[in-house]
Amino acid sequence: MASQTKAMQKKISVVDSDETQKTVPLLADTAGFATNEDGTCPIREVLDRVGDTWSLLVILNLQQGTVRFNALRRLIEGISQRMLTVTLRSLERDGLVLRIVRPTSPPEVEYSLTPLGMSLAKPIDGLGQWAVDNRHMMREERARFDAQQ
Amino acid sequence: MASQTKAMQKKISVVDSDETQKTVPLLADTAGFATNEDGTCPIREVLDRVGDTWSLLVILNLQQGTVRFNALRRLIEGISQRMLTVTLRSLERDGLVLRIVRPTSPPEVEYSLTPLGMSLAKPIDGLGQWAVDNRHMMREERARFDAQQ
DNA sequence: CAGAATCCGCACAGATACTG
DNA sequence: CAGTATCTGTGCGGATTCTG
Repeated sequence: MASQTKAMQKKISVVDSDETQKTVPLLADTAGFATNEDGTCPIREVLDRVGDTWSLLVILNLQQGTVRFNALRRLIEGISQRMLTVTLRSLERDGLVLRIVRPTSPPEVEYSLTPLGMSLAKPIDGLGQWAVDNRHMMREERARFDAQQ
Repeated sequence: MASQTKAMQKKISVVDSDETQKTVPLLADTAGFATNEDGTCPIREVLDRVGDTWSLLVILNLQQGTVRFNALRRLIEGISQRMLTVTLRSLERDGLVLRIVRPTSPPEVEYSLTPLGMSLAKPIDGLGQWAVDNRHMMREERARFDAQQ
C-alpha cells in the first residue's frame, strides 16, 4: 500500500460554494474517524501498516497462539520466505507481534500476538466474517457488471 | 494490492512431522475464514478489492449519503481525478457503489452506497474505531522499536 | 531453522492533457 | 462537470543465493 502523499497531509477545507454543502456535511461530523485535526486519517494510518498483502493473514494465523517461523510459512500458503520475514518484522515494530528467540541449535523463533495485536484481530475478524457472508454476492454483481458492459 | 499467486490457489497441508502439529491445529478449525475449500481466502478476496489506497476512504465518505463526483473529490483530500474514477468504477463493479447519471448539461453524476456497500461499511467502521483507539500506542511501540535498534 | 542480501519485473498510482 | 487517454516512475513483492 502506498504511503501518504504530501497532499494528504494538508488541511482540508470542505466548505463548498454551491448546494453540495447541505447534502455533504463536514466529514468528521458523520464518519468520525475518516479524518482528524492534523490532516491524517486513522484508517489510512492503520491500513498503511497492515493493509499490505500479507499482514492480515499473518495476524489471523497467529490468533491460534504461538507459531514458529516455518510452521507459519506453511500455514500461509503462497508467502515467500522474504515476505514472511519482512511482514513479521513490520508487525513486531508496530507492537502487534511478539518475537521470541530461543538460542538453541538449530535456533527456534516463536511468534505470537501481543495484546495490541489480539485487539486488532477482532475488527479484522469482522471483515473476515463479512467476506465469508458476502463474497458470493460480490462475485455475482461483478459478473453482471462485466456482462452488460 | 497484488493479485493472488498460483501457489495460493493450491490446497494446503498443515500436517506437520514434528510437535508443532499440536500447537498449530488446522487453520479452518480456529480461524474459520482464513482459508476455505477451493484454496482461496475470503479475507484476501475482499482485500484484493477494497484493500487498495482509496477504496475504504471512498466507502467511508459515501456513508453520509449521496455525493457527486467533484464533491467526493474534495472530501478525499489527496486523491487524483483518475484514481477517484478508477476506484469508483471498481466499487461499482463489485456492487458496492451505485452510480446515477443525470443527463443534464453540465452532467450530474451521483454516487451512493448500495445495501451491500453499507453492510461493508460496518466492519470497516470497526477497523476505524480500532485505529482511533490505538494509533497512539502503535506510534509509541514503533518509536521504541526504532530507538533500541 | 530462520533468516539476510541482492536483483529485478511489473502493477499501482501520480501527473498532465484533452473532451462531451 | 465528469470524466478519458497516455505516459511515466516508484516501490511492492517474487526468485534466488548465501549464512550463523
